Amino acid sequence: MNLVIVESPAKAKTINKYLGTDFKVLASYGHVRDLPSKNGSVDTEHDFKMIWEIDPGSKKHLKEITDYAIDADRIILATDPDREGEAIAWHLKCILEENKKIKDKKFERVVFNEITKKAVENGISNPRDINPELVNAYMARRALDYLVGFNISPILWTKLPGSKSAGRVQSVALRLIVDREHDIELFKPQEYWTFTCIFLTQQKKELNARLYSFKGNKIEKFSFKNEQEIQNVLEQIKKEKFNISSIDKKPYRRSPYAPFTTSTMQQEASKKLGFSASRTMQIAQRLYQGIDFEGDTVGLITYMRTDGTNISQDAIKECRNYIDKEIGKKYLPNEARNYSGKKAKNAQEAHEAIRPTDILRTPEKMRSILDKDQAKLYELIWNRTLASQMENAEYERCTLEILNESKSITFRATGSVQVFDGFLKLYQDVKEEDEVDKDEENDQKILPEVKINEKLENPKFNTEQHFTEPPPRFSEASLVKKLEELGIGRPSTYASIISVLSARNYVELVTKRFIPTDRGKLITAFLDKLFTKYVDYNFTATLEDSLDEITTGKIEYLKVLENFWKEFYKNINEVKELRTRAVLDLLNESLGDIIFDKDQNGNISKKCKNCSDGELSLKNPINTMVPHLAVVE
DNA sequence: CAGTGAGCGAGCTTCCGCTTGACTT
Repeated sequence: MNLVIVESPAKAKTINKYLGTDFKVLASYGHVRDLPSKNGSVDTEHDFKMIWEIDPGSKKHLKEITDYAIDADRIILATDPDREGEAIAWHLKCILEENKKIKDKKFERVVFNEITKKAVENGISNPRDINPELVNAYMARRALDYLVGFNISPILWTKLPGSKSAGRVQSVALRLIVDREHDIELFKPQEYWTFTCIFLTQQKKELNARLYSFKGNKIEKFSFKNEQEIQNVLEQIKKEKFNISSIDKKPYRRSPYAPFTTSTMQQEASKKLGFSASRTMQIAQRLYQGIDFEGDTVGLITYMRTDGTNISQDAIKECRNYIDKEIGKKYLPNEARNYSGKKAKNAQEAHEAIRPTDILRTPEKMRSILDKDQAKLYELIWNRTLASQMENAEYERCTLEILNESKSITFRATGSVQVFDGFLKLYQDVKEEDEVDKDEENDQKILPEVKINEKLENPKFNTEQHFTEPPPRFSEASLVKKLEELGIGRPSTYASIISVLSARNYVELVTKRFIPTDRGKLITAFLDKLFTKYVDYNFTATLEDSLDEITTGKIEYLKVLENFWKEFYKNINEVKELRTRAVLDLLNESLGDIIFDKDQNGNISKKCKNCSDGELSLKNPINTMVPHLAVVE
């Protein structure tokens, strides 16, 4: 008998089917041991030696694995093909080798790049050893996260009492939200004016155009900053006569989106279905684990925690067949589309994109066995997957140029017409309110038929006042998108990052937008001032570069940790020595309008610089945080 | 004498990433 160990039990079940009765496939259920949540788990004095502790919940899984391993001919570690997967394989090997009956057995490391019969059999017949560089990169990542979190958090407890935690990921996520709020507070709306005109064509049809250039100057967003400026121009244009000077028609096309990753699925489920990130993940988990169906439990989708955008060749073939037969030949591109080149920052691509396990299980067929929300998410995934293999959508964009007689004034009208819907037949865009592009809105209309040199009559000029708008607060979807862009967090953690920030009372979700609490602002100001390097948006990306160097053998992992610790340790001690007064002064520099002060009695209060009588400008009353602050020192 | 309350001190909190399943609504 051969023992195969993977991470997920649902995957174990599938692989067992592929491999037959000579193999027993068991799941580790993720990581099996970790650093204990207490001081001293990483010994910075002695080569960052780490203490590992078996998770209580993992004991029974490890017991089963051990029992089978004792009798196994081959022990195959088939955890995920990424850094954490390699680490789990290494942990398992260490734990199993502690057993005398297993100690001398050979361990084989195997990876599957997709879960199909062929890929699994191929993996099993190409075993290798555990990659020590990859495990070392994990060690560095793990130790650094522990050291950052378990050193900064206690400083917050004493310097900003009532604050709970800081960390490489959560503190930067918080900072994004706080910085955005700061931008909104400082935002000054800017006035600008737009100049448009409705002409009448010879066939008495209305033609909407906008002023494009005036006496050699191209008109841009801020060309007219006030009414006076635009009135001057209006006076000069009023008496002019206009005709069509050029007609330009150009085709353009749009390609479909890549199939879902965790991040894009969370974003789209939020926009289209209104699901929170955690709800999306819960539902996807059910679809992945399988629903009772035709007397069997079948997983309906592939693994839902992934940063990969490629899908298996078999699945592509099925999609192309389906498009050809059910949707129409003209929707099938000549070549299969390949998305493996479009890699997100720090993506590990250990799994395929999220797709239906069988494209023939259409949303219609599945509806009867799924609940409402499951059916909605399944349909979204099914459509996105199929659309990703469909033909481009095609448009024709028409641009009309309109000139006065002396050719010194140009208007332009643009319109675009969809010639072929292509992938949009299955999958359309929904934009969040802050993503809507106003120019694009203007662009969607169909233009009336005109001829070159045609005279335009009866112009109705229209000047309109506008103000620029502040940047929007982050939603769950836009925060996840931003985190992914910065390479911060992983598919398995996006949803939990959001819940940590809320649980710690650092942010509030109001009408689906994140607003930082006073505490959140205070913590960010504190970290930004005193731990600048570690809450930099690029800290994780820089760390990942070092981890890559460990993986490729260019640098020792201990060297990376030493370099980090030398500087960080100094930083920690400097901050510990700061008195409350110094901390308050520093914070006031970066908190904008809100200042913290201490009176003769040592009470700390919160005031607004620009309000008379120190009146508070904040919506929240002086809350628990400020009295707590008073006990510092 | 019994019951109340001010004041003090001790002990606790925490990271990220990989899994699911047991909770509640």
